[in-house]
Amino acid sequence: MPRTSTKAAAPIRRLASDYRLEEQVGFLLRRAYQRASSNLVERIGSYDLTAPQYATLARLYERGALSQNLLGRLVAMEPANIRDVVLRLKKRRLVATRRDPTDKRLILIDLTATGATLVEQLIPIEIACTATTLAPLRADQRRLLYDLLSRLADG
Amino acid sequence: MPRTSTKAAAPIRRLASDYRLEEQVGFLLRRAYQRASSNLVERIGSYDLTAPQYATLARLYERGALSQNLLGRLVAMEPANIRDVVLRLKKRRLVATRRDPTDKRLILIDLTATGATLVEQLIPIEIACTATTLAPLRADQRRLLYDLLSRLADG
DNA sequence: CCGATATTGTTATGATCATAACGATATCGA
DNA sequence: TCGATATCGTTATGATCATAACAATATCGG
Repeated sequence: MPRTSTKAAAPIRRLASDYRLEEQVGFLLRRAYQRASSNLVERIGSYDLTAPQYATLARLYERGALSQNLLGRLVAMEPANIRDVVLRLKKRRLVATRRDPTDKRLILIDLTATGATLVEQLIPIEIACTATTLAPLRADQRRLLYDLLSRLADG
Repeated sequence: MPRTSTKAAAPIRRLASDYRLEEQVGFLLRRAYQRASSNLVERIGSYDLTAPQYATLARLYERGALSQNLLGRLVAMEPANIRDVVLRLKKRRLVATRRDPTDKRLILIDLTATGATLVEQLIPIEIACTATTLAPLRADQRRLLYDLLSRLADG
């Protein structure tokens, strides 16, 4: 096995040598999300679903039919993004779309029977997956994390 | 102004009606990262840099020349991803590449003088940006968040 | 020394993401 | 009523992301 390349760089003097990327919360958040997302894909990947796709299905399951735009806001996706996700789910017959008769701008999205059945299979898997992601924390720390993250997410 | 579409769906009975997407930590992490990332782009967007690009430059600033692969691991990016980021930074002459003479597999990446100067301008901006992201939290809560996120990120 | 194994980097594919510009539709206000 | 304004969805562009397959190179073990 070749050695892992940890070739030390020449010690260059830097003006802000006490700066550490690890202390930037955005970097930490990105890595923690990577971990959570890969945990999920590991478990539901056999269904060929990604985390955003699962979130979309779960939201529809919670709320019933929604306009594409509102659905996007409820899963934190821009109009251009939720559009693509809906197209993929629609291609697989997990959701169905129809025009809103009273507001011709809207496209209403809802789960198909197939989609609803799938979500019901996935929900317990996702709950177990969340437990895996949170495994390094105690119960009280998990509650605390939820509170802190919610406040960051909502600004 | 047209009303915001909050058209209530027909109240459909769901098997797991107590499930809430908000309680899934991956969803929270994704939204929190979105916030942090958009805070950063808001401040450094005028430099035409994204958060991953900034992280890459900052890491090189901290560590000096690194192989492309190791650089990728240190910014949590897959080989295929760090490659593209390096290409964009190289095109803008913010980094330079050269072959490692002793290991012909490696591509060594380092900041150019221009890149180093840019990082030195960006670091204080990024620190201020982190403060903005963390504004909803008290100092003790910020320390706690770092500890909890680090443990999640490292598994 | 030399074949098995590991690492590095590339290519290809497909899914997120954000942003800006745009037409169609809906609502508001004078 | 009707023009100004807002919302919805689409299109286009470009940057992340993950994964798998692959060639080139390096290292290890016998």
